[in-house]
Amino acid sequence: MKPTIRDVAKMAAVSISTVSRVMNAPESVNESKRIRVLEAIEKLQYQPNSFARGLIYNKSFTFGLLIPDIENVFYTGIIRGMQDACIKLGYSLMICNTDRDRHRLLSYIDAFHEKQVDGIVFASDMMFPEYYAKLVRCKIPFVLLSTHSDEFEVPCVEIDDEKAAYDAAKFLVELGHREIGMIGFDHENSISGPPRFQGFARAMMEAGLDGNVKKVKGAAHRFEQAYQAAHELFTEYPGLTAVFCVADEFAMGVISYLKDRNILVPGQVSVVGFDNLRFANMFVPKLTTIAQPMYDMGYRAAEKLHELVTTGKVEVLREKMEHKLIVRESSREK
Amino acid sequence: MKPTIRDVAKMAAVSISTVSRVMNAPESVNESKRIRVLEAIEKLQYQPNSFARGLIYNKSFTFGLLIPDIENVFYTGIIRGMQDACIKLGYSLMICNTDRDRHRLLSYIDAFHEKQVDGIVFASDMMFPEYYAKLVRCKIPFVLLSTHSDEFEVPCVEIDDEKAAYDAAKFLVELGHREIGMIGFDHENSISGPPRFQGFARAMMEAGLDGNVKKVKGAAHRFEQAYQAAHELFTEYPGLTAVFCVADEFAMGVISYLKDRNILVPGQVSVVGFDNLRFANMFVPKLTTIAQPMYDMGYRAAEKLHELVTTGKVEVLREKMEHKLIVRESSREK
DNA sequence: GTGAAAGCGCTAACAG
DNA sequence: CTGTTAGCGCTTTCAC
Repeated sequence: MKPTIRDVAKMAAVSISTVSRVMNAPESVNESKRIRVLEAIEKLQYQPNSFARGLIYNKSFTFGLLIPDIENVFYTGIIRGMQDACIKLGYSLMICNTDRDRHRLLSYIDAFHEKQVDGIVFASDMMFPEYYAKLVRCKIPFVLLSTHSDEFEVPCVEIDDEKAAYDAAKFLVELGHREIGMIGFDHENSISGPPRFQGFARAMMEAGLDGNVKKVKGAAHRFEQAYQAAHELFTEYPGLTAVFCVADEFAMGVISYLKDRNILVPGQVSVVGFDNLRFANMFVPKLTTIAQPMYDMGYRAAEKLHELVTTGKVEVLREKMEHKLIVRESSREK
Repeated sequence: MKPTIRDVAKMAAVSISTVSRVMNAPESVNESKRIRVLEAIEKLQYQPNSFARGLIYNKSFTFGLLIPDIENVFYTGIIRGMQDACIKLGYSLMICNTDRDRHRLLSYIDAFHEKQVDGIVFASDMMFPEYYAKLVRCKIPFVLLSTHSDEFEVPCVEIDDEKAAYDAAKFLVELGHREIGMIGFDHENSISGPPRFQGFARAMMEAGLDGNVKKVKGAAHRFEQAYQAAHELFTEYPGLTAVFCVADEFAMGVISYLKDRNILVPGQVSVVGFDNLRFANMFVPKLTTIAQPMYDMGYRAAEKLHELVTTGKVEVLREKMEHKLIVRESSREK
């Protein structure tokens, strides 16, 4: 059986209140007693029971994180940043992978509620009214990560998706490409999908390439679907010399497809990705891509959540992080 | 303020014990009352306070998972399996990423102790005596995942590393290769490193290729180091026609290096990886590799931990999972 | 300074 | 079946 505060008190021959004070306000305890208590704690390897503490403070010093796909390295970068921030803030982190399943997400919120997490970072796609309502009913503070809500006033940290996509598409234009296509996110359930398409479209129209705006196919998150989307895109528009992809994994799918068709990248077709995953730099060819500061986004989200939890509000509601175009091997002048 | 059992009791006009019974032994409560209670629970969005429960049961229904590198997709597969098992078992999961840092690992154990996790899955490299001692002092049950301990009697689930490496190396021999090298794990801090080397060596000796046993370079977990190791390996042994890598990420590093040297894979050199990460199938060329059942390993580890936690012991101490050679594009007959 | 005692929200005897 | 009550381990008044 684990030692309790009573065991410590007995060993140090003091009352339990004194032991408690040694832990929470040491200066208010007579030195000799304090030393005796400390020794007893050490000898017994005493650890205060966090259940008892939690009961009193009604705080768990734990944050929850909801992510859609833990096998996506994008979220993995976020986790590292968030975990580091949590350590700094004295919080634990509970990570839950929803696998994009509505039921699962809802039941994780229940679990968070039951475990009394102090706040949640929601990085799981769309903030559907159903989720929002549940979070609000549970009275758990939360911030959005890499997504936002148009309907509700929820703090969030994300990048400027429209501008980032614009930068990527414009880069392709400046390389001299005229026939440019795009692999985007399937429309439903995507919050970053529309602005990234907008950015792409804006760059095309500015360059007088209005015809490209329709050369867009959607894919649902994974390599295989992007491979298939590339097939549709190039079947319909065989003249394309460049493709903008809204995810590095999509870029890999496109490049794989082109490889299977014996089309050279970047020799015949340039491909630009999005995210700058660790693998972007390991792929053959190395991916030109828009880098998102995953680590920093996770870190900031935790800080923001902490701000929200401790002060009840946040300084800035929607926080924008910087993206950056990284030029590697998958793109080339036309 | 969150509703308590008292609020529910009041709204349903019953005593708190009745509410408690509805939650823990519903059949022992009169149906009409039960329905009233259930309605009150629903209306108030009542969630029992897990601190109070924890105080009584002295259980948190939470498992901890210690992993060395969350950006490694290998661990990510494990997480999915473990999380699914935890859901089935009614447990929550607390994932901590040690980044292979001793201090961090130790402080995570403290956090687990304080949060009263019921058990820990340790997937973080070597089980050093220091870690073992700490876990034992905290009296937290634990199982090892994808590693084991020769010194201590600790339950574990892993694959047969020696046999898996043997299979990979033998496959290369059967393809007709005679000049075969290997990229292994750096010796220190690696538990799967030695057996995988043994397996490689056994396959070589059986084939009368004893000379290859020394054609081995070590790398420390990541792509860049494998790239560098490939450089050393091929500088020293330019005649190699095949390389066995103990990780898919290493295989990618090797292939990248060969690409930069204009050496074709699998045209001139065959490369076999290990793990069968999601990316093995996305790489160009797709990787021939030894598949580890990541998901199942995570799942089994959670079940095993549950067995240990609930019964105090495990049926089989060291559980072996099946590996499988998967032939794709990165290997070819000599 | 220090101890006694009242809870935090819940479960589990124990009566009725 | 159902309500009353005694704690689980800790913090925090409140007296002394």
